[in-house]
Amino acid sequence: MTVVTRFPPSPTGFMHVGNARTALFNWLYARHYDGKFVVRIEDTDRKRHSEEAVAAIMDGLEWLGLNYDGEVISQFSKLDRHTEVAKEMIAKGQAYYCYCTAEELEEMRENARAAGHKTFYDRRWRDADAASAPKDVKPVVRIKAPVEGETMINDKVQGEVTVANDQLDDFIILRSDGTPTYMLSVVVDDHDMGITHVIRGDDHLNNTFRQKIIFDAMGWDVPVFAHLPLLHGADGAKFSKRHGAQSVQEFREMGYLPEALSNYLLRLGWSHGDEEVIPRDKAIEWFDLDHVGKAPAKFDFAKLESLNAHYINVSDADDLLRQALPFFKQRHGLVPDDIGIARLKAGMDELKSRAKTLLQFVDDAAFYVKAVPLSFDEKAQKNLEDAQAVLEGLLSVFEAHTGVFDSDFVQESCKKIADELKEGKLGKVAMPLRAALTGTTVSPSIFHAAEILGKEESCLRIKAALER
RNA sequence: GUCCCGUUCGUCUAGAGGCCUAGGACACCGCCCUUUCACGGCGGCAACACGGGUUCGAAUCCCGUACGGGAUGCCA
Repeated sequence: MTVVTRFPPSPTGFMHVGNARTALFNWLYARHYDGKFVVRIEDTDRKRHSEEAVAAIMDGLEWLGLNYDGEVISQFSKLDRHTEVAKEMIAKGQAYYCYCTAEELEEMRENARAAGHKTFYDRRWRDADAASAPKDVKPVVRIKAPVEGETMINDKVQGEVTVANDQLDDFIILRSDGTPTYMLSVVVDDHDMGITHVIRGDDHLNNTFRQKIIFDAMGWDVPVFAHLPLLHGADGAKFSKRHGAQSVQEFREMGYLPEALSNYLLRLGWSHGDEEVIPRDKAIEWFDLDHVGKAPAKFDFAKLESLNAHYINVSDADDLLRQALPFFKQRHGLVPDDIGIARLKAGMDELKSRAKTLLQFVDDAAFYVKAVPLSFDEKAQKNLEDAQAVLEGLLSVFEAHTGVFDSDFVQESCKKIADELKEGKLGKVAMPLRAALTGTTVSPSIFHAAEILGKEESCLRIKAALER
């Protein structure tokens, strides 16, 4: 049997990282078993439907590299089929019309709570005579849930979970306007689409018992369920905006690589021994449901960042540059030209090993792209003060040089100037040079940076620093 | 309230009755490297929620307590 998993987002907002993790787990499971991964937009509630939200979700999937099989299904488009199933259940006596008003329901809810019951609907229309139905009330359709006994589901993550049937309501499957509810649609679609494995957040665990009633009523095979523990913020509360970021788009804007986010999300709740760095191909090879933990995990940005640093470090130069380009523009108003790109590539190894995020990467790399005159930050200004002699000395040595202008030469020159001016420490020369060439006091090896900038540009920057 | 689920270093986790003096990673601290900041290398700190059982033996099994989370919609 081919494994078919699904990702069923409701288009009500942007793509939450928790959702992204669910998508990732479903995708990995499908890919591991050489099955199919389908996307279904849960848009039965038209009031809460938004095209932008759908676009954001699809964009998030693409960015994360989670390709889907077949067409994206709109649940709303299957409305007729859902209604038809509901009608069939009514005909078979497995569902019925309920004419309760909102007020009546509210009253029942209060009574039930006072009595300490979980369920509240008293099933007053379950066996009522249709003739007694009020003409002015549009009915909903409710399922006839079993009243006695218990229901057990065997969850791949949660194990065997049993619930007493008296804890389950005769829940609504068709609203009074005739539209199907999520509980009905999800079951019909999962069956029609041949979904074999339902991997979702454990906030759905309780729903599973209700959904099983529909599967059973229709005589359909129940898929394998796996309920993943939810994601929490550092304070243990449900992961949300106030924890720093919420949507995958936000993580992208913070300069995280999709590889890093996926790897991090994968390790939240799932493990493969001591493995921490798990590239996509290994993830597909190793992923299973047996090693998913049952406890919710707290999101830790520091760990994500360290994984991000790793993936930046092992990235292909061209690919990294492509992803960093928008940040050059956004943070520094820079669009690297051919010379800039060449310098970035020459300095790539150092740049990559230093950056934890793409933001840091472009900040570190910006000086290669900037044009004279540079602006100097406060600390750089300070290094430039009283450095006239040092810079002039460096300038004349550089200008007089006719050989190869490489990092060894630059370093030798710095040593020479330090000796001449009786500046004991190399830093007394190297730091002003760094300030002059980069406008800051923090950068990769300044000797190597000078080599990359070249003799001409280096001299230009030193002059500009002297004339500032 | 009621029902369901969970609880190993600060965080993510390994752990399927003896391999555990509880392992790894991130964070943190220290040392080394070093022109700066990083990277890197080496070392350190740090956990089985609590109480009862079961067993020769329990982080692992059972029960209870505490704490946390989820559900309890004509939302999904």
